[in-house]
Amino acid sequence: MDSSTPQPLDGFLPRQVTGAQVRKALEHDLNAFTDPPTIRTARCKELLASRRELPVYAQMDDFFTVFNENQIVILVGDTGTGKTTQIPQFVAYSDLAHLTGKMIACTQPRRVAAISAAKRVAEEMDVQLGHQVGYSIRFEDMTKRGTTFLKYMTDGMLLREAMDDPDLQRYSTIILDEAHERTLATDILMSLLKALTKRRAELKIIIMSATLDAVKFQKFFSLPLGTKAPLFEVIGRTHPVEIFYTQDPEPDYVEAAIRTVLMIHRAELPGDILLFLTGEEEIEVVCRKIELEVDDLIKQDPSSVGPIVCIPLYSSLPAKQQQRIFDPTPAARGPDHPSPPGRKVVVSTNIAETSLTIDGIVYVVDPGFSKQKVYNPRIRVESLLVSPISRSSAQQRAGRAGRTRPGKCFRLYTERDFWSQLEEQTYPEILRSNLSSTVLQLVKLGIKDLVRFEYLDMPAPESLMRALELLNFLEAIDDNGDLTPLGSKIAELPLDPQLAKLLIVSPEFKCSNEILTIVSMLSVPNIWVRPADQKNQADAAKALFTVPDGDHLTLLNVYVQYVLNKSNEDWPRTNFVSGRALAEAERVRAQLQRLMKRFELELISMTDEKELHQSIRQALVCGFFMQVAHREGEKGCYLTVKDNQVVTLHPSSGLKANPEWVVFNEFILTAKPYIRTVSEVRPEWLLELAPSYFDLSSIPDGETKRRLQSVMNEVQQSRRSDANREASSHTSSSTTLFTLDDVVAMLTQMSTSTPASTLEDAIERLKEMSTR
DNA sequence: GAGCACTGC
Repeated sequence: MDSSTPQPLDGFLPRQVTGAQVRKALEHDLNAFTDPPTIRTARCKELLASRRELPVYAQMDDFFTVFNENQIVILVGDTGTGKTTQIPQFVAYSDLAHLTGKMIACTQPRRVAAISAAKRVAEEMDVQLGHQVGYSIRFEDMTKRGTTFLKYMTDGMLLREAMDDPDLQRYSTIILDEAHERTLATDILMSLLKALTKRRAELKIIIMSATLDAVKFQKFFSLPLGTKAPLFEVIGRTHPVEIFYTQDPEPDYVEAAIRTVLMIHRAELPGDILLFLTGEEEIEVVCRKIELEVDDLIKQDPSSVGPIVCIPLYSSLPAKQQQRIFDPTPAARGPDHPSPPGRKVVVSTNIAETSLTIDGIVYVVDPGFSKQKVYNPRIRVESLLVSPISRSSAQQRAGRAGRTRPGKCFRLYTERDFWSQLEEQTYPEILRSNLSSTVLQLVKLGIKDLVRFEYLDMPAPESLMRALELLNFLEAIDDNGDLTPLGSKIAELPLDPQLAKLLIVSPEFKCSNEILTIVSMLSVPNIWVRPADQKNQADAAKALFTVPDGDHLTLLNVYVQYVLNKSNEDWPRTNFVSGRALAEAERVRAQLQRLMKRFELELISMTDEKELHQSIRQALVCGFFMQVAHREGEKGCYLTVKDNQVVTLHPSSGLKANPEWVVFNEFILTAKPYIRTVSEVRPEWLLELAPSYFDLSSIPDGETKRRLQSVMNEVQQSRRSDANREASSHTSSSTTLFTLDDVVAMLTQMSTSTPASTLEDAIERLKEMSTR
């Protein structure tokens, strides 16, 4: 560098940078972050002008004061403050990570958010995307080793990186964005980072959140002496949104929603409407009803009612139809039959609350409900329940009306209920989920003491217990709670532990190629498409794929056909399968195939179809032996082994007749308890491949046990007559089913260096919570 | 004889 001309970063000292210095560097003709420094483009200067307008820009001086002096900062600011794009850039000037070989990470809960933030910031910094500024998401690493110093990524991706590098040494500052969403990955990262700040004094953390409830984060990240982490607040500048409540509670929110939309259409000034509902069916029905009602109104009084178009929006809708939300608002009728201007109504699930932004929305109708996942660890079932939203969700929804100009939000509940009935925050995901993957990740990270681990919200002990129990049966962790070599591999695979185990054992069954496909198909969203007006055609199309021995085999069949018909773009549509889900399965499969290679798992196929199908079903037992059911009675009823849940085959199953023993992929609770994606298995396989789980002394008395007992007797008889035959087993025979006491004992054993009193406290709390 | 809110690795 020529020492005579001033360089943009002259006088910058790491972590002692001031706002004045940064502003000067930003005005500089040379770009400080390129090597060698490049002349800034006109586009860059233009973008800088709009960056200066962002609320967060005005608070740059204060930000640096707080950031320089603290290891952890909680930053609160609503959407539209520019925090996601600007704060990481500010940090870049402070960390000077481009000179130290470290990186700044900024996590997002969703892939698209990580990509779009990285794109925007690369443009603002006048660098090529994927060079100095990049992103990293599941199927795409847009970073360059040694060059990238600002990396946007999904929260799950950072969590995965932590498994290889628990101290996250490559980062100088880690920013967790959208922390208020409390995704499982962000929650775990917050716990890990809190512990990490003690090991790495120079690591800085910024927790960015959009809501009222930053105090919880402040307390969580308080120092040992009780000093709270500093709160930095950015005052947003979105347009005002006027909130209206109903005078009385609405008995039927669907009917009230329709009425409100019609009222807006007739009485309010032009502007599009966003209505939040809970699910696909509800949305389709309401769209049709609104359009019919408006047709009626127009017939009655054509001159005072404008045309309306309803656009449904939910995630399983094909991309092309999702794009309709960007269609222009319909124009007024005329000139022969003049009418008021037209209106667009988007009827959407929660997808429009966070994932998709629709410009031009002026009116929001919020009935106050959404479908939320709930987990019942007792019967190990996750289900979706229509539940009241939280106040922070309601605030988020209302905000969607003020993106382009002042708007209005109609809440279909009373103000009193808003304050007294709604929770302040949505229940965090960690309290509503099956934790088997998460617990395994924690064990892999070296966190053995799951009770003393500091969670923002401690999960239900029974959820932890269920997770440990499953992992132990899968032999991912041993009886001491230590990770086994198998468990280490399972943790490395981006799959549910059962699916990972299935994939790992598959070469032993000589069908790993097919299991790889099935596992990929099971880890993407539903591939079957069944439009309301073409149910029969869809069912007929599905019947052509059906393999009578098992739904897992049907999935394999669909994938094989999909690949064979790759050249035909229309194939998914004409066969009533989701092209998007199949493409996703293809990507998952490719990723898993690379991992199999790394683990030296052979890719093996079988030629004899009959043998192949049998091997696949046997392999399934190795991963899913805890999800086996036995036929009970005559009318398609099954009883799950051990849990003794009465379940029925889901009507979507293509299984022929009703086999006596089945393995199922999921247990869902909708109209009835159903088991879905089901394959026939033989009882001998259960006893042979999962002897510890099917240990008869652990199975409650009943028909299931009697049948297993008689199969066992037959097997033993034939064994006695064949002296050479050794009992083979894929799972150790020493494990036993846990009781809660066992798990408490196990957790106790795990925490070796804990003072007795605190641990006892922890266990006491654990017992207390589990008996509630 | 029915349904799948939404993400993420």
